[in-house]
Amino acid sequence: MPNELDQTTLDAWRGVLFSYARVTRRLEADMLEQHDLPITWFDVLSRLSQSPDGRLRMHELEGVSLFTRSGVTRLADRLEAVGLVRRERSPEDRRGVYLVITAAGRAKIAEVWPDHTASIQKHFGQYLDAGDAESLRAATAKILEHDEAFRRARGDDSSPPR
Amino acid sequence: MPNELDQTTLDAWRGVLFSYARVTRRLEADMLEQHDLPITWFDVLSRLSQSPDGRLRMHELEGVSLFTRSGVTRLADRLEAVGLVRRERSPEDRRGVYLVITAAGRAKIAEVWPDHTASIQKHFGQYLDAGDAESLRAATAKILEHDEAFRRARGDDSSPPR
DNA sequence: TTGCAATTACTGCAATGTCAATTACTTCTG
DNA sequence: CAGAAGTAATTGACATTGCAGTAATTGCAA
Repeated sequence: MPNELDQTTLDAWRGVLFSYARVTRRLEADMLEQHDLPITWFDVLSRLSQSPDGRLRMHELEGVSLFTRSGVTRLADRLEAVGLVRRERSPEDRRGVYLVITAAGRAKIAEVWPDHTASIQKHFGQYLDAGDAESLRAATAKILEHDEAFRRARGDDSSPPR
Repeated sequence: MPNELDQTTLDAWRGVLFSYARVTRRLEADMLEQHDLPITWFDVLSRLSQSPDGRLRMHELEGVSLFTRSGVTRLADRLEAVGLVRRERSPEDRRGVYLVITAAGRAKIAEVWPDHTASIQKHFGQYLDAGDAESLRAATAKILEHDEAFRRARGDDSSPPR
């Protein structure tokens, strides 16, 4: 049963909130400057590149992304317009659509990845020792453990793209 | 010096990213449903309510919020339009503006606060033990320690409004 | 099997937030 | 003290995203 919210937990939440906000802003700025790529595009591309056959249904993408369904639709439109992904109708469900990463998309991810990891280190990892990082990993995992959509979609997102 | 990004740190970052996304979405949904208040409004109001005299300059608010300067301006417009805050010209710098919480604003915060803390417990705290919470607090504090704007603006945001 | 509810993806519209430019004022420099 | 440079806040133009509604398809229930 959920007990009362204590001060430490509240501080922890505010810490997550602000860390997210500050770090994300910097990661996005770096990526835009270095590669002219919005971080939302990167997120979708890296997800796709790590899925079997480089493809995912729209609703699966919704589950693992930070967007709503319609947000994913628009994002897909933009990525498709510049040839980084393409849509394919699903054979098994005619309502469905697969979003598939193209060769250009894979090339883009490969190009961006090293700089992105460097940014994460620079704006985030740099300040943490091994114990901090492990604690963060473990604690956030407990929270996401209870997220249905996230659990269903769990495919490891944290290894470099192939 | 920044060394290489290791796997654990990368997982930690993704954990923060997704925890933020999932939890925030739920907190916002709760607040909108229970009190018809966007969480961005709540953030501004709670900041103001905890500042001396319930007032903050626009750029101070920018420092502690998740928005850019112009974003804060627009948010202030909306809050002012419904009477939750008001603007006052700064006597010491005639370019400056204070955003001041009104009685209605304080009433709103007082009304929302208990449900909001309950939401944080429900979507976040519930899943953490005391050690997890403390680790999260400490690790995120290290990151924010290095954020100039955040350090300058450091006023404890984590106690209930008066 | 037929009809109803649920699901998939998309679209129009409105809200929100950013960027770059602008106005007003202050501070620094010589 | 004059002028240049910097700072505070706002605004217009624009991009992005969510919400609510829609069309097509599937699956379930009687």
